[in-house]
Amino acid sequence: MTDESMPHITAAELRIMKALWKLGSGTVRQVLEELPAKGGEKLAYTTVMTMMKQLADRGALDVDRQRQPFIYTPTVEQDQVLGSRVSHFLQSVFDGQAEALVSHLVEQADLSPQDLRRIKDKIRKRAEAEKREGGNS
Amino acid sequence: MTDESMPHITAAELRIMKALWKLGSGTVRQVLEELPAKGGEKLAYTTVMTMMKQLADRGALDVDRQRQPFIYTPTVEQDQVLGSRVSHFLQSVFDGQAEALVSHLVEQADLSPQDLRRIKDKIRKRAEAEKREGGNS
DNA sequence: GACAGCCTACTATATCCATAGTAGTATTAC
DNA sequence: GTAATACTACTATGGATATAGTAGGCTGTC
Repeated sequence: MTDESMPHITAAELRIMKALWKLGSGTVRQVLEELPAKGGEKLAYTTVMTMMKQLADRGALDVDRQRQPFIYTPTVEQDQVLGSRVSHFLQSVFDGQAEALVSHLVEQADLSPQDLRRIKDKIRKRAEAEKREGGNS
Repeated sequence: MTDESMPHITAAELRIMKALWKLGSGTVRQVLEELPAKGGEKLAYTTVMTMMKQLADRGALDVDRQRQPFIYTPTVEQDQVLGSRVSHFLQSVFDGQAEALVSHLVEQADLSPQDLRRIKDKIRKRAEAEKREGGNS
């Protein structure tokens, strides 16, 4: 799925999607139970249902109506959706300058020494891959 | 300014702020000229004015009304605002897992070999600083 | 086969966001 | 000092977002 054809997913909807990615698939009630109680306040059953229906309408979820209650399954992968969010954020806040964002995170974010090591590792792997490929991105 | 007292700034408002950070300070017209013409469409003068007034009302801009036209100056620093946006994004999309976001960027984003080197440099500096401080974040 | 409880479809609302128009005031140019 | 221009204050609008209520249908149990 290209970034263009990716259905737009809002912040509240993303919480639903995360629950479903974790569950694999599930009913409205299962998602409701799975949702982290933001600030102690639970959403109403119908609120979750409305959002799941909207996600299904836009193609982000698949609905099995053979079973009652309906069973919803994500049609988009978590990595793709998160990646799309990152792209948009990067564009709107850092004008697409990924280096600026990474630098900020490396300097300011909460990263353990272990995290830092893992990141260095990935940088090394990427640098090597690029060398092999003659610098193509 | 703590993250709590930071006025909320929307996506459209951020474009205004960026123009003003670049200018140092300026009038509505100067900001309008400075704004990148998104998709070829320029905003109306009054649109920019409305947004700047809202930003001023919320304390993100300081207004000098002695001069006509008014002169607006940011009261918050770019780093702080961008940092606050990063925090919120990190929380809402990656559940606060900075390492996941950095890894994604290192693997997927458009980063030149030079960028990668600069990032490695910052990681090294941070690791050293933490060692000196006995691992406190 | 009737009732209770769960579920869905449809509708409602309030808020925020992005954008802009109108009317009236200040300023400038002559 | 009057006409033209620029600027501000106030108001408007349409769409998106987040949340939820109501009414009616399905299901399973006695």
